[in-house]
Amino acid sequence: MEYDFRKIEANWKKYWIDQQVYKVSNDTSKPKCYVLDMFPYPSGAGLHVGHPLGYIASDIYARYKRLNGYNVLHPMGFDAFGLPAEQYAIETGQHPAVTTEKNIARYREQLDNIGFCYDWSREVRTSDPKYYKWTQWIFLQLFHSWYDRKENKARPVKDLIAIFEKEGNINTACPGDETLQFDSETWKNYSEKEKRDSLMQYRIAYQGYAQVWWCDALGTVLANDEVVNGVSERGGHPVERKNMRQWFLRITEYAERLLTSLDTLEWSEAMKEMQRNWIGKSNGAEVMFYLSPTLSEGEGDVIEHETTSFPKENEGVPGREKDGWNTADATVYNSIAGFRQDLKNNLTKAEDKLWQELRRNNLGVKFRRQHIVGKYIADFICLPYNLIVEVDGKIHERQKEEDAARTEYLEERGFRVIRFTNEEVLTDVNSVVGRIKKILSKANERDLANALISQEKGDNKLARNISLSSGEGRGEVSITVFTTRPDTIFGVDFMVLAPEHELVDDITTPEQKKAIEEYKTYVKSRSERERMSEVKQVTGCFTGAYAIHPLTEKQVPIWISEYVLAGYGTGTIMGVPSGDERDHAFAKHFGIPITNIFGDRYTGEEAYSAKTGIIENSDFLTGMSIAEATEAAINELEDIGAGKRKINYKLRDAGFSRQRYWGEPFPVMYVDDIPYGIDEPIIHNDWHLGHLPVELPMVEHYKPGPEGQGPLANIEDWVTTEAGQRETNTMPGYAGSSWYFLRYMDPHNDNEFAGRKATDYWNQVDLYVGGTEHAVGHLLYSRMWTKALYDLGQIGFDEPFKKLLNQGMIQGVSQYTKRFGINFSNVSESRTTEISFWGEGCINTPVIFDEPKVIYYSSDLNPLQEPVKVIVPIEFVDDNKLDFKNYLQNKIDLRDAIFACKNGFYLNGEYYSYPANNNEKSFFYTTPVVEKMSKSKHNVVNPDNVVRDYGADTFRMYEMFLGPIDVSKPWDTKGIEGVHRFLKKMWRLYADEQKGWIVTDEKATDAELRILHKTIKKIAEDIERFSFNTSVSQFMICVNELATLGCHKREILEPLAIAICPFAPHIAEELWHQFGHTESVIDASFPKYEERYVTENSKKYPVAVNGKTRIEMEFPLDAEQAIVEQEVLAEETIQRWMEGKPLKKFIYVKGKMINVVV
RNA sequence: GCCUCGAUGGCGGAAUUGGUAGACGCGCCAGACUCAAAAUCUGGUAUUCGCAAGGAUGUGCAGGUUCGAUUCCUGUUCGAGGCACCA
Repeated sequence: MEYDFRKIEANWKKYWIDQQVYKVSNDTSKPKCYVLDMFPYPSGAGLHVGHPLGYIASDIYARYKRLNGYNVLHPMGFDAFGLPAEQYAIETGQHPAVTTEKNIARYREQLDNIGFCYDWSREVRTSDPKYYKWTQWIFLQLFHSWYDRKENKARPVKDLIAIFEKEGNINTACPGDETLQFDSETWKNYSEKEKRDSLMQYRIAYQGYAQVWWCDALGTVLANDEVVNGVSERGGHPVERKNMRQWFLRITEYAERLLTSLDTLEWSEAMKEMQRNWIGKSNGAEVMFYLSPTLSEGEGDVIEHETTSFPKENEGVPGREKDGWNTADATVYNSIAGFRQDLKNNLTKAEDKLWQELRRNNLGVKFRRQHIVGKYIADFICLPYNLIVEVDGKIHERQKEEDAARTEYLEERGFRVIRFTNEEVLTDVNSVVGRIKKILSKANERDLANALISQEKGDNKLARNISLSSGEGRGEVSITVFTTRPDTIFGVDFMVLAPEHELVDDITTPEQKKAIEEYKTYVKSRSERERMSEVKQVTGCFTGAYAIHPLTEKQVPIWISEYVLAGYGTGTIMGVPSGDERDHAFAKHFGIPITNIFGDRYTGEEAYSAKTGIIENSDFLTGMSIAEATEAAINELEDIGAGKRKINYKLRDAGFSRQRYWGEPFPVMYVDDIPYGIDEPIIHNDWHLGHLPVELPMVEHYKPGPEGQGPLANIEDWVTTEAGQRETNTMPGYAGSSWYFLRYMDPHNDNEFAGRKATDYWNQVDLYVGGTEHAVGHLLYSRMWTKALYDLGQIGFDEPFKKLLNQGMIQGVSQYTKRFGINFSNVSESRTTEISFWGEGCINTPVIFDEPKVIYYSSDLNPLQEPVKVIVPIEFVDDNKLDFKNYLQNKIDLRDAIFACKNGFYLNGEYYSYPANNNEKSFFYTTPVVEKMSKSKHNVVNPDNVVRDYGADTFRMYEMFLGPIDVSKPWDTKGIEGVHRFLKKMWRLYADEQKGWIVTDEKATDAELRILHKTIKKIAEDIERFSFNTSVSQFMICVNELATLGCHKREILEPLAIAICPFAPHIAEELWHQFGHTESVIDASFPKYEERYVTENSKKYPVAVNGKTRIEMEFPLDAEQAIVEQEVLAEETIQRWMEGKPLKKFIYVKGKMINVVV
């Protein structure tokens, strides 16, 4: 009776299916345990040995929990929508549904081969209409929801409409557009389009704009993956960033909750840290930099260096010319209009105080506030007297000269400007009003005459006639930056806008327009990754505009550069070269003078970016620590109204549209270009279009639609319906995977995404197993969906995955060799080939061939010329030696190639010695390289072959034995022998080849019980802490010891069979039934650990002198220090090592060790 | 570039809380059984000095804390995963 694993495994696999052993019920009194694997994308390549690693781990855990009395949900399914299937369809014309079905069947077969305890009756596939019906339904819930920041949860949009009808959005800040403000009247008067547009700014699933990779040649949008080295992967066409209307999920509203509830999860710290960093909460300040007024010649920082910089060849764009400029640009008017309303609604304290004094003809004359003059906005203006009153921060104290020049300029045009600081207004408003009155009373004839004319002609005309130069009447157009280092505010030497920033065109001077446009074109070709990573090459372009530093009044040049991204913060940074490395490189490159605010710690060579030390050269911040200075700077900026404290998140809203075919269609239609959910009355009342799912229609081809739309846009009669136009985008890969764990709980429910009873019972996933590559994508999105569903009352928990186990990768070992091509110089003009080689201990022996040859070099040779690396498929290599017989059979064209080795060479598989070398035959070696297992590297090991040769049980245990589950490690099929031998050895404890079943009912000895219970304890502990490799070791130790003891006793072997069931279920099932049981072993109970069999009462202590272990001495476990000390010091070896020196300290750690310090 | 993780014999790895570094397995060497081979079994196997007893060195590299560091701290090198449209 030998261990016939093939028969045993086939037999029990059938039994499990026939008996439905792994079917899980939702109705049970048992405690539940939900063990889930991240579901696979069924690729055409099938599973390789790396894939099942996590599945085996979760299977062990699931079986272990079931043996411990839990009702265990352990399902599997397929993430079946995705780009590769569509790509394959484009190439071969096969429908993705067909290839996906085929791939799934293959995956299923491979998975079944390994003996997992999945309940396949619960399988889900994201591409199944019965499944994506509910993906679409959840999308609609998100579309019909907004995030209430006060209650901190998602709520139905109908609640929001009720609020708007009552009070407008005064108390409900708009997440999509902070400037959006309306009262209830305005709301009621809005058109349908205006209402829907406003609501869109609140919805959790909403439409906005995002940049995508656009490939003109292919006429399609490309995924990041499809863009390689700045060109399309297919065809190598140029690509550029293009702004497109897209669906988004407003995950940013969940940022704080996603962050704080991480603390409730049992995930690895590394994983949580990655999510924290992704969310990227930072405390800092928003600082406003006002645009500078006109610079006359010589004003401001003179830029002596280049003003634009592209990588390499694009140098030499003309620089800024140094005379005055005038941006009488219509776009500025538009910018102002919005600001004006803003300013009116957000008067500073000082402005408000003064306004109370000036309003309602209090001074006997009418004042207007936030009035547009020329292109700019005056705080207060008295038109009859042509008097402008400005209230600003104390910055004006430091800018008297400029103000004087400006006053003169205005006076020439009939205006008088009077300025007050916030402080003046706030502390003594009466004196301010007094001064205004005085000026009014002194108004001369000319003023009055002008005023009268103005009034006749009307305000508008006045505003047009009196044209101020760009930038004057400052306090109007400002640029807001977010900074985490407000303490470095005095070190600001320049500002950088993202090239996409909306103000760039407005502020660029005519002279710089061309350079800026060219630079923006360049940036369009750059990926965000490239823009962030390239640190050596500084690029950028000067806009010609300047901003005014809010505290120093210094003119700060405004640049654009690719290293500032539009989506981060405000898309603008303040450049502090002495404190930030990138800013430093930027300033150095463009010759921008650097202000040192760190004293000696800034050397001029490198930025001082450490967050310790004292701030210097910074006005009132000088001498403060960074923390103090940060506080003081924010306080000051808030006081003068130039900034405010701000929490910023790096997290961005999640793009949710793909211009693709193979994904979930959106349950959305456009009526008059307004998007509606198909569950809304306007769509379904008159028509029969309100039903989910919106099925993915068949298409004739997978080519893109017009203007970058997805293939669905080509199906005219699908897109156009009685009610409206269908959305032609599809959902991204993560749509289906964001909630699939809920569907497993109730997979056949046609009325709900999952019944509440089921979701309440199964609740959170107790153990979720998957790779770290999902750290921030899938795991963050499914957390958000869970929270949204929880907020809307659909489920009773707001975190999906309680415990997370990350599995590492199993890498492949690729084999490479080195080759010289025919065109190399070692082919002489007489068309001969000369082999010369240089290797350790070799003689350089030229061999001449009468025709050109391709030459391959064994890895122990070092050819002089740089050879080409060539992959050799691993099936042709054994122990790093090339197997010529097989290799040449498959590579017929290489039969004429030379394979040079140390002492000779191979030609068509035949070995020839070099004339001068009479040494023994040498091998042709390849070079092993550990890297990702993939088809393209020809290093894939198929689990089917391993299972065929060694059995599923061996395969499972070997995968676990390779090393810790969470670490990447290379696969080596050779090592599997050891595990296989172990199973055979264990089998021999139970059965003998000749004698058959040899288990006896004899009483077990203490030694046998000790090793059994030690093993039970270790296995249980190891499974709980997911240390499966050490479990396998312990089984080996146990079996080795039992074999040595000659143990064949049921008392020992029956529990052992149960204990190994999670790891090797087939052999466990076979042994269990051999014992006479008729139920499956999975319904047995995991053996109970009994301490009494294991306890020992003495220990061999390592005894060290000065930390170096010298001998071992045995003491009872409860030995007192005094006795131990006495005995140890009396020991001869210890005496010798003490060398007669006096005892300094005696360290005795009970149960651990003893150390004698002299 | 940024974030996260990792590095221990020829190889995969063990050492769970700072307490005998190298468990267990592979490979290799030697032996038993056999006509022989396979299978199985036994012993050895970090490096180095030594016949041995025994000693010295040793956990990527450089420092530090400690009676004691693979484990904690600082710096550094190399490798892996992620960086928002691969899944």
